[in-house]
Amino acid sequence: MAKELTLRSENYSQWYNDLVTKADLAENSAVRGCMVIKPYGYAIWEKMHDELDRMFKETGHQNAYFPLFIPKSFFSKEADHVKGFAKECAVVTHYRLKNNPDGTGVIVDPDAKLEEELIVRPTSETIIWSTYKNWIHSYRDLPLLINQWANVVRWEMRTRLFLRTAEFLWQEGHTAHATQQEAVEEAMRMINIYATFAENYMAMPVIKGCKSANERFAGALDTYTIEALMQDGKALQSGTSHFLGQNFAKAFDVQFATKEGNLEYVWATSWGVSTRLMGALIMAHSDDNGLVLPPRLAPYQVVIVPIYKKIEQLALISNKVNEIMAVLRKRGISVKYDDNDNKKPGWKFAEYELKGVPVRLAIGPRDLENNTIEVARRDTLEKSVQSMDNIDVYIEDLLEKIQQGIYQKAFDFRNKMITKVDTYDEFKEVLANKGGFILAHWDGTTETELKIKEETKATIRCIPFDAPEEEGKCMVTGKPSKRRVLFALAY
RNA sequence: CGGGGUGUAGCGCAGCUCGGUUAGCGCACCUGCUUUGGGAGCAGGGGGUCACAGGUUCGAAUCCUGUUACCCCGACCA
Repeated sequence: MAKELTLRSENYSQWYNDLVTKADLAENSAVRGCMVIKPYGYAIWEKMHDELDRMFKETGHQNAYFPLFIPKSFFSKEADHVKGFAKECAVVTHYRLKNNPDGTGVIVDPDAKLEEELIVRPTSETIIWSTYKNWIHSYRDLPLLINQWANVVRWEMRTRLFLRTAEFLWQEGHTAHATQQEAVEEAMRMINIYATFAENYMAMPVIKGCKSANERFAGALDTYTIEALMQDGKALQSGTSHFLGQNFAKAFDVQFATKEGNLEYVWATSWGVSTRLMGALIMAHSDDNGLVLPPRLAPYQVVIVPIYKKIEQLALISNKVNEIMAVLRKRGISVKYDDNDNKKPGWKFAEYELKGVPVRLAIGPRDLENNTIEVARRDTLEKSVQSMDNIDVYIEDLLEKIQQGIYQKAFDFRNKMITKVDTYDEFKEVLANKGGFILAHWDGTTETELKIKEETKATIRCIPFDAPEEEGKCMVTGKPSKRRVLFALAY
């Protein structure tokens, strides 16, 4: 019996099951917003990690690691930054436990109070910039291009699995440059890398653009973003890159001697993507049969299911399967052979569809006789019988077709869900009935942006880089506008 | 912190309105036989302080009071 899945956001959790589970840590509600990443989910994250890491290194970045704990005083140095994060910080106040005198478990030892509290990092700008002060003295030390893979904690009032968990894994790049231009170029380079990754690996089209002043990162002068559209018509911010100007250099007193012998503050960027990308991947492609994973990120690209009546037949099939696996692996295709005798073929078919494995091969006695194999692709659910000859070439080609097919489907959907509107009434109508991205004119003020948000819950996702200049009037105030900006309901 | 909802077996739930044998079902688990090209069938079996505390009653999963936990919707949020 097929599991009944319906493509609505509240049911996405049914697909999460193989990937993650909510933290179930006794009665402690303090960790309720955390998630446990299961092996299959972690394997997807590792794939993302590896590809991104390669792209970072190819553009000259290095990895490093900074402490989890940040002294409270570091946070008071950049005013906007602390304002943005103060309300969601976990704070360490003590360093020791002791037995409860009344014999019931343990208590926090009141004598072990820290002189200065430690903040569990919500992001690492402060501790990294306080370190950079010691690393940067001369123009010869620049640019400094460092990335960190880490976990961070943000004590959100309300969490959502994948999209806003209290603790999450991410990478955060923090770079320092001699000139403003270099820093802006770096921020732009990284948002382009994110966009390339989203489109080429996640098979998820994104729109690149600038955040409005209101949606900007705390402490940044400019925030670039990639915005993706989920199948329920809501937008998901999938990655951001920030031009930080000299704010952090000034706050942490990071100056360098120029060639000419002057002292100047360095220019900074930071950029990051998180396990939220896994949520994006799920919500962008899944269907009612479960996950649909793009071949380039699938933990295994091919699964082989043997079909047999007697255990002796399995041995014959396994011999053939070993041959197939060898040629597939020679081409760099990851393949899993599920010869578990405790599950029936039908069960396995449904299971691997739920897991989103791109290609399934089924092989039984009939195939051995005919030198054929059944090939099923996950994205279209099509099945066909192929000759065993050159099956590796066929599969390699098919995986590429699936990768493209998934992207094309998401791309067509996304384009269908972009609507241009000229009046506020039209805007509200589209928002209520169709959803998706809406391109409209806006007068550029935070005031109008907030009014729209309050009245419709829609926010400006970005001012697209490729938005053509055109004369227009703000749909709310009628004031002049030079280009359309991208609105949507967002996660 | 407001507004709703739910706590019954590992998971998902019914039973509660209107109290009454030994608390039930599906999945999962264990045993046996038959099965295996789309989530197998039959037979048997194990597993529950009905969230917690107090009260009403001859009798409480069921009614009353309190507590607690979780979920959803808001406020919050790169």
